Amino acid sequence: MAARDYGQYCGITRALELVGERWALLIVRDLLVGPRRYGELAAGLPRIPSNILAARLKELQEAGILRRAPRSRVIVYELTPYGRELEPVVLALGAWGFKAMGDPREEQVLTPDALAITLRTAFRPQVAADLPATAYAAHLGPTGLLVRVDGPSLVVTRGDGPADLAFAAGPSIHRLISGELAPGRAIETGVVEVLRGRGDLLDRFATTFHLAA
Amino acid sequence: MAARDYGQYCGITRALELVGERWALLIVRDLLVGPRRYGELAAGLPRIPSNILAARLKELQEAGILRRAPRSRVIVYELTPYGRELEPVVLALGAWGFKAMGDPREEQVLTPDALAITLRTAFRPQVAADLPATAYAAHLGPTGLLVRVDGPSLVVTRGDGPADLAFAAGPSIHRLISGELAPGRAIETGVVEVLRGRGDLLDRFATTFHLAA
DNA sequence: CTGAATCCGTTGCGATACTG
DNA sequence: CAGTATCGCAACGGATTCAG
Repeated sequence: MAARDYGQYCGITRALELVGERWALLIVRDLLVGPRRYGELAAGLPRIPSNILAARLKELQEAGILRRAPRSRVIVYELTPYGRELEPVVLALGAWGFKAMGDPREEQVLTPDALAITLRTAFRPQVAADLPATAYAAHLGPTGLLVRVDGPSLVVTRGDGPADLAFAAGPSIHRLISGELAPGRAIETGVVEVLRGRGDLLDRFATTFHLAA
Repeated sequence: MAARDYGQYCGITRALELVGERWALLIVRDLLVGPRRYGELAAGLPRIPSNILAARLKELQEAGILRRAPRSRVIVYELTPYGRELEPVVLALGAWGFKAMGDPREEQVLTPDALAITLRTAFRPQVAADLPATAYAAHLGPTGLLVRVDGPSLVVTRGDGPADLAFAAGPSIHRLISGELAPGRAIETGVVEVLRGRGDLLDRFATTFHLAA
């Protein structure tokens, strides 16, 4: 089957048998943002060996967590409904690990899909509900993330589009979300570079997305 | 350090670096129920090699997730505050994996600590709030679990004690919690054996602890 | 050019034996 | 009882090659 089993009749062991192998939950993490092609997954997981990626995709498919879907000539991988139910697991892991991230090291990358999930983790619906609807465009190197907040609802997708504030950032955005770095200081120090729109909206961004470190 | 890293600056990768190794989260699972000695952990994880248990304990300790604590001459392992913050992760995994458990196989065991966490996962505080305070004693083979429900609060510990209902059960209790098996049928078919107290309270138990499959 | 399969060196795991 | 030591094996990591 999928993996070596633990010999216990328990939900946690079952879950770990299905998604406990190395890299598996990171594939799920990226697919939670949207369907991805093989190459997109490989790009979002720069250090995964291609044989491992292929093996995981096969295992996750057999476990009913994702499926291969043809999309106008090309194959994309997308989560099944059961796979999407892993979102609380991934968000809980992200919230817990957020506190142990420390400072970014030189060799560490921040991928768009990882940031998308971090934003979902850090999103405070009850805070956002009292703020005006806002669209942010966050750029990480070449790729962009479109972040739409409307009342208590959040949608994060890849790509660009009309936004009230467009900014470029890197791994240090972690310190903005943790509250370690004030929005004003983030712009001054170049951690966040305002590309278009109202830079003062970064304040609202930091209020909307917050996770204690 | 603890483990091979993923090369990403992301909360989820960080979490998986700390607790993503095989067996690690199962050690955390058991310690969430209470402090445990080395031998108790080994007994609760029948298939873990002793060298792996020793290695994981060392890694989890270095990661600040657990600590060795002397308790009147013997050493016990207990979670640190940061380790206890893994509870949402473990419960979310348990809830997700619960749906994929299927029927118990011959070689699969149900340990007291695993059941304790399953009960925490399946606990419905808002339902329990409207029911009288109740103490259950659940026996799995030799060891017992004391389950105290008082309004919306739940405490599950090892051991025996005064209970409104004491019963013996095995892995098939899964079908009671999932609602697949009605409490009356569970007693009739011997899946649950009433040892002491009011057997009709099993109804309340099944209402209090419920997780869809 | 994307989506893998193959080969092979390395590492972590599993089983058992052993020690303070 | 609480670990440590050893060894075979399976999984992982990296590079290369192959197929649609």
